Amino acid sequence: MSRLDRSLIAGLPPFEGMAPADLDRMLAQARSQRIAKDEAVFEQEDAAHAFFLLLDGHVRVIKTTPDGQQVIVRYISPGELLGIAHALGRTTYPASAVAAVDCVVLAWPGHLWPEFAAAFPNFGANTYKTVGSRLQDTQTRVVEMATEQVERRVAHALLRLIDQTGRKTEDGILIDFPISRQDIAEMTGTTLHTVSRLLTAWEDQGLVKSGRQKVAVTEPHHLQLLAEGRLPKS
Amino acid sequence: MSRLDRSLIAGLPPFEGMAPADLDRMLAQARSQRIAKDEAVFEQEDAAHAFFLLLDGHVRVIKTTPDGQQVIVRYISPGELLGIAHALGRTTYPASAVAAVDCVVLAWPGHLWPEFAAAFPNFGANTYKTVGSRLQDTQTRVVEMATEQVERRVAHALLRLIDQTGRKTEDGILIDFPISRQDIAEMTGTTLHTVSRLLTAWEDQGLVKSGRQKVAVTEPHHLQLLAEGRLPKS
DNA sequence: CGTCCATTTGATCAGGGTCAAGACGAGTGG
DNA sequence: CCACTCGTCTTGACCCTGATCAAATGGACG
Repeated sequence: MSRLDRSLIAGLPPFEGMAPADLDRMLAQARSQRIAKDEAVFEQEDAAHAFFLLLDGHVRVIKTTPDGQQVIVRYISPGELLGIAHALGRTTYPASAVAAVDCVVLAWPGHLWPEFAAAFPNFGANTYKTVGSRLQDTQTRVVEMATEQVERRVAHALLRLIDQTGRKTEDGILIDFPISRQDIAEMTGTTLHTVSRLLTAWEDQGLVKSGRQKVAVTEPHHLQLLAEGRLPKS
Repeated sequence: MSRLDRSLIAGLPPFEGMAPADLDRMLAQARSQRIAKDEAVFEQEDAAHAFFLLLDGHVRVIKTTPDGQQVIVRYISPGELLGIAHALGRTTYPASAVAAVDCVVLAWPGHLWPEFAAAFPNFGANTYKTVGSRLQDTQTRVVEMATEQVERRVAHALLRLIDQTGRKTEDGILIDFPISRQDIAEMTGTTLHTVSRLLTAWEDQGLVKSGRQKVAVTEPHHLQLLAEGRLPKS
């Protein structure tokens, strides 16, 4: 097994402010792992045996209800932590994480969490900051779900995605991984049918360009207006 | 100004595992404050000049959208922290907090947060645990909003409230502070009209007893079934 | 070339929001 | 003590958003 180089993680937000020697010490305990598209990094309800850093790819975090409905909690981008149940005082994962594309992650045994938090206070603080901002995001989402109707919610979801993972192309800003109508529906609490209708309507207005598992936003500003609900309904 | 006694906070979850001397040291920096019903503890968007512990009463945490719609994020019970924006790396409050009844809080200047977290690691850890469990709760709420229809959401909301603040009375388990139909609507993303209709329907079935700014659940188990959606629709 | 998904699109319909009006109570001031 | 007012709650009527049901189309891939 090859040694993991410090440059893999130096400069990533979770490790900000850490001494190089400490990075090495953390890496010495990590295992790098490849996750094929559509494979799970971890599963809801499983014992939280590890926590992860996404090095490359994109991961969908999904909650499944007792009756089988799914909700996409968030997408994880490279450089972000996931599966940090231990940091929340949990012993079990509250959601599943599935690779949206082929991914590479670093995995640390979960029982190391307390040691790490104590030995590398910056790492601990960075993690808690992450948890805090995820709480913010999630509360914002509750407000959206409670007050906005579907069109605005879907617009907001797309804007967040291009903000988080957008890549400039000739078609506009493309969401950088395969995403289906169903996925967008599961992010916004609607159905794939409604998402499909919205996207075709927006495509007719020249706001987006979309295809099979692919969405690009050509007029982000216009979409923003729509998301904020201050737009004359043509 | 009278000295604050250690017994005020000893035994409360945020201070678990702290040495008595440290409790005293924290209390020496605290100011106790009375908040009248309907007064704000702090306001959304204001600079986070302090963080608080609720000693007595009940506080509503509210987010207001740009167009004036309100969403109740959570209710705070005695012994819980609130306004911990600093712990999340924020300099401004993300929501407002309003006293649902006359309240007593302890307030600490916000700039003390980093000192406290460093000097009293148990306090820091307890706080982060709180943040973590609030993240859990909020995500659960997103799932509910995305997958359940109004009746089940309202049922869930009532169950959480009686669980958190229920007091046994002859009418059943009473929510221990004045709560209007409008409030329940703002917790569940619906309208006071729909809440009213649901409550009268449930009252007819003998599940709840409600009045002006008052709700008591007489058949929690039945309501639970309803919340979980496995109930023959009469 | 055939199969499997993702997507589109139409038709229907109901949950629950909106609009409107009143009833009920609690507190206030005369 | 009573009349009045204001805020909460109830209830009916209507209608719209978006879910559901159904079917067809179109790529992608083996």
